Formats: sequence, structure tokens, C-alpha cells
Amino acid sequence: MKTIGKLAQSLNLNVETIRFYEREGLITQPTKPISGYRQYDETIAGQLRFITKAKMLGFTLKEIKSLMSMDNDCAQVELLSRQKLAIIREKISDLQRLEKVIVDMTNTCIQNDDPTYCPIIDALK
Amino acid sequence: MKTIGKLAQSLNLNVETIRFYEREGLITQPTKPISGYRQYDETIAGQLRFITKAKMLGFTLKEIKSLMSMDNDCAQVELLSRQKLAIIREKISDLQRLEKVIVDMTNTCIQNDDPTYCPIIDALK
DNA sequence: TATAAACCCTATAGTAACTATAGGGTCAAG
DNA sequence: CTTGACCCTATAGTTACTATAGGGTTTATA
Repeated sequence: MKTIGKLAQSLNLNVETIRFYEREGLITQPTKPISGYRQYDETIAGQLRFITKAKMLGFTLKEIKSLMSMDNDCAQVELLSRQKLAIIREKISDLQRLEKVIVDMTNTCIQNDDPTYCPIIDALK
Repeated sequence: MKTIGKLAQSLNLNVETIRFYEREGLITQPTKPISGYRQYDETIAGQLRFITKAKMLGFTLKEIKSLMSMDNDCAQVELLSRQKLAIIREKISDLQRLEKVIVDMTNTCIQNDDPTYCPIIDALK
């Protein structure tokens, strides 16, 4: 059994983040003996690892909450993953388009020596 | 001169968003005659177009505010743009890595017929 | 044994960039 | 002269936390 500080350290999480997940109902309530200090077992550590990994895949906390309750409904989990994949792919192509625009813009800046005029600012007008 | 509603409509912005930009000091204060209704001229419309375009390039409102005051210091504008470009490129490669992970994961799901087990959920544990 | 450092608690505010709501006032048309 | 469409300010809600204030508890040291 660990206190919140030890748990946070071992999982590389902020203490406040763990309390926040508790408030949001993402992890089960830890036992709170006389002192009022939270005591954590491996079960909750596992829930926190799950949350951390799912977050790295781009799931929101709301989605993670339902992922955790879906448990083994693979079809539903797969659907959510595919939706996430579609969003990621869209973001990638948006950013690639953006990258091109900014590259072009900054290039016009290099060739400019006029101190009273900036082509980037001009492009935004 | 337009009222806020007409301006919002012509720029495809939410009325509240315009008031929000005003509170944040991103646009100049419109005149407010007797009625108290804001009256907008082309200058402010131009500022709003500038903000919209800069936002599309991924600049934050804070950055846009300084972009607007940099005016024609091209070197400074170029620096900010290059920083933004670096961030965009990092985001792209992060998302591409993520895409691969999710593709692999969802593929393990397709080949699974066991209703008591989900390989995606398992990978997150 | 006393006390101080290190830890824990709750509750609240702040972050970004809005959006939505409550509870009003004003204006134009019928 | 009233109805509907518009405007006003101020405040709360969104996401996923982080930080702070103002306390209480536990542990280590003198």
C-alpha cells in the first residue's frame, strides 16, 4: 500500500492529477484510514497505467472512461479506435497543408531586405 | 458602419468571439454611441480578418497580439514563424507515430473472435 | 519529548479560446 | 404600442490538468 506521493512518483504522475482522476471517477476510490490519507493498492496503479497509455493514443478522459467500462466488447473498442485513427489522419493532413503554407511564407521573408515591409504580415492582411 | 451582428455574419464569426477579442485587447475598441451598441468600421474588420488568418496558421492569440504589434519587424516575424513551423513538424511526426500504433492495434482486433477478450484493451493494461 | 520538515487533506482559481446562459435594455415594423 | 429581433454586461461552462491557500498528520531529528 502506497500513499499518494509514493504512487505519483512511481508512475511519474502529479499528485494533483491522481486526485483529479479520482474526482472525475476514472479510478476507484482508495481506502482512507483514520488519518484521512489515501492508501493505494496495485489495482488502482493498474488503472492509472491504463489511463496513461490510452491518453498517449489520443483518447480523451471521457473516452477512456467508457473504454474502461466497455471492458471486453472488442467491436465497440475497435470502433472507437477507428474513429480516433480517422481524426489523427485528418490532423496530419491539416498540419501538412499548414507546413507548406508556412514554409512558403518564411521563404518570401528571407529574400526581403525592405525594413518597412514584411511579406508574412502582408499575407495575413 | 456595422453592428456586431452584421459584422459577425459577414466575417463568419460568433458575436461572442468578437466581444471576447475586444476584452482580450486584440482589436481596437469600437465606438459606442448613445444606444451603447458597438459600431464597426473597416479597420476593425481588417483586424479580425488578420486574426482569423493567423489562427489558421496555428498562432495562439497571445502570439497574434505580438504579431500585430511587431508590424513590420520582418526578422522577428520570421523567427516566430520558424518556431511555429518546428512545432508543426514535431506534431506531424508525433501523430504519424501514433497512427502506426493504432493501425497495428486495430488490426489485431479484426482477427479476434473471442468475445471475452479484446487485444486493444489488453495492450493498454 | 518537543519541534520541525515532509507529507497529506479540501477547496478554489488559473490556463486557452472560446461558447452559452441569465437577466436585462433598445430599436424597427406592423 | 407591442412584439420580435437585436444589443448589452457579467458569469459559468468546456478539457485536462496545475497551482495555490489554509489547514491537519506523520516522521525524523535534537
